[in-house]
Amino acid sequence: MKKESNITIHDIAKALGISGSTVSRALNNNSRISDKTKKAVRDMAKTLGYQPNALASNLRTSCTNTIGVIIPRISRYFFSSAITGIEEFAREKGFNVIICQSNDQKERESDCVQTLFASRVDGVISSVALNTDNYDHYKTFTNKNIPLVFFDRVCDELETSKVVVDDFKGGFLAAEHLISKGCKRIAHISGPQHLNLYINRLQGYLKAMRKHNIQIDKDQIIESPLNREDGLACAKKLLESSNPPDAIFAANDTTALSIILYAKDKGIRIPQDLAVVGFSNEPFSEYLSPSLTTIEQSGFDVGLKATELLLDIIQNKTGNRQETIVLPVRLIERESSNKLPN
Amino acid sequence: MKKESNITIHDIAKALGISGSTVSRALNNNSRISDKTKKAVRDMAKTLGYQPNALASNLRTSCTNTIGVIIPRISRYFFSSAITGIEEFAREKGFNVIICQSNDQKERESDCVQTLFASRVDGVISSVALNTDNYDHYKTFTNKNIPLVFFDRVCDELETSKVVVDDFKGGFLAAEHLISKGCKRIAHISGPQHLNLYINRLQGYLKAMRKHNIQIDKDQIIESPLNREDGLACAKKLLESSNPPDAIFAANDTTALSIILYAKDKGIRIPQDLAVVGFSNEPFSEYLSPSLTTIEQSGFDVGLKATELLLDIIQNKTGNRQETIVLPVRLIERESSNKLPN
DNA sequence: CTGTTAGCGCCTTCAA
DNA sequence: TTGAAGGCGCTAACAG
Repeated sequence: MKKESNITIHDIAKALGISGSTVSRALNNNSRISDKTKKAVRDMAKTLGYQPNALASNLRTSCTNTIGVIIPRISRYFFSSAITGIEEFAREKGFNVIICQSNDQKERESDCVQTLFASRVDGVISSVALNTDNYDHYKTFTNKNIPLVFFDRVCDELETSKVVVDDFKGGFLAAEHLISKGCKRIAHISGPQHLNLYINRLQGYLKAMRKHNIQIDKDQIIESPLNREDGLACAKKLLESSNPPDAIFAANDTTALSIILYAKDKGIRIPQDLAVVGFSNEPFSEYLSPSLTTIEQSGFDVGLKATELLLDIIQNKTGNRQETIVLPVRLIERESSNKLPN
Repeated sequence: MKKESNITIHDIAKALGISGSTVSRALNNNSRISDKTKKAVRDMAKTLGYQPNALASNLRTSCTNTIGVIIPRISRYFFSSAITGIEEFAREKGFNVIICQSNDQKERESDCVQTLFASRVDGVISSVALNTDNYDHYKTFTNKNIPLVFFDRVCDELETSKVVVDDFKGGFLAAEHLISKGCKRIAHISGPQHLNLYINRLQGYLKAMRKHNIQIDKDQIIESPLNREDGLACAKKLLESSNPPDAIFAANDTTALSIILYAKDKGIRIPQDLAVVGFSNEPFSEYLSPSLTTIEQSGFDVGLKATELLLDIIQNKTGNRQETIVLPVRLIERESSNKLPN
């Protein structure tokens, strides 16, 4: 369906008796155009209801003014709020955003890369799928010099910029919080160890344990795919063992919730709070468990920062393509946190 | 940042000793090109690693192959799953998607309209903000013949296609479910009455009440903005009255949760289940309240259907621009639904 | 400071 | 069934 013709810069030019290039330059705020002309052009553009045709401009400049985003799933709050941050910043700078979901599967992540590449995006922001263990597909971008920024779940193999939250500190705070409550036997359910994210949370936990001279029991540290099923399995294993932990620090929200659910279902009391990283933004968290202590990280901030970094690279404001930005985390202790999680 | 030059149809043409137009037609599967030539062109395209330049094509055809989406907030599960459905269908058909969030505010909704219009989208899918009470800003699209499809929260003033779920039946099922549990005094917290969605749920409720000869008490029907604060206020009003209801049917998830939270906090027993519409997809619902009965509606299906409809209109497969599609709902009764909601 | 000219890559008449 | 030519709207040299 073809649309009716629109006003172009030439219509403005004709109306003003000047040339198209002058109009173009005026509209782009080129320094070589007099202020008087600029004003005249802008006024005329407004009265004629001119809408710039990005398509033509993009074709000419071979920039799409579009960035691509690859995330595991948009339905997770952390990622949807990251999208909000990305969209907001990008739109303000005149960029559009294409979103692709990997569903946490490497295969689909590859498809996303192809899709975005074919769309000729000017740059890409990505958070890798849980089971992505090699990053060759991303070379489609790096080979063609398309800027790439990772966030949250980052890739160290590729030389790109990254935006992460302070997972080490998050792990540390979570563990120390439990220790301060008097817990000695603190289990940690960690995530896939090829992701820095989970390595760092684990290291933070270990540091807190060591700092307070608490013996670390390797049986209390479990590597999990962090899904619901495995969360329930971990809960069963830990809570029904002959020597159950005082507290559990789960490395993500799904796992923490699975544990709470399991415990509730079986009528098992968890003596202290569960700590969980990366969950406090979840809008239902206080419904879920008013006593759950969480580590706050803002998806919005992460998305915003990643976009800022990416656009800087795209616009060549910075030559440095390997910056790593670490955003702060904060422990959120809910009221009545001595109650049984419910 | 300009990118290095790419392979064009002329490179293919040169390699094959034919003209650019033939290549273009072959690639677009034009019927006037012999199968042999088509195959040769496709093969050569593959060997040369040709990537079509959508920009140029779009400029020429003045179609952007992009659709715009306006939703209240992406972080709500219903909408993020709708987005997933929209993206999936659109991408498969070669369309890109631009997402704009209104934050449930009419002002921002207007901005979204402008943004999408400036992006020259080929069509728009929208679910209106809660406080949108007039639809003039949407005329930006209809005036220019840009196809528009509403979903879930639809607008009746404008002559457009719509995709909704069967809210009437949802309301009916919810109320009848509570009646079947022996409840007589069933409160209903309804939403803004300028939205069909909530009118229909209310009507369904009323029909069920009448069918079972249950007296309708107007004090038990409350119109609410359906946010958390008002949910708590409604809970207080209903549950602490001298004659509290047997059960409450809340018209959305947030309100139902607020009520559960309030009741739990105050130690008030709600004699029967709470019914809630439009919530069963929420991934945490079973954590929140294993005994909550919900009305299932699939955001994914709604998004998919809306996109299908929109693309049909864009591609002129159908002249009918006022179709209304009603998708089915289903009541989901959780196990142990006689327990106190917790 | 402004105008002229020549494309960006593709599609689409028109002619063969 | 194919080719030639022109132009979508804009920008970026190159000239003034």
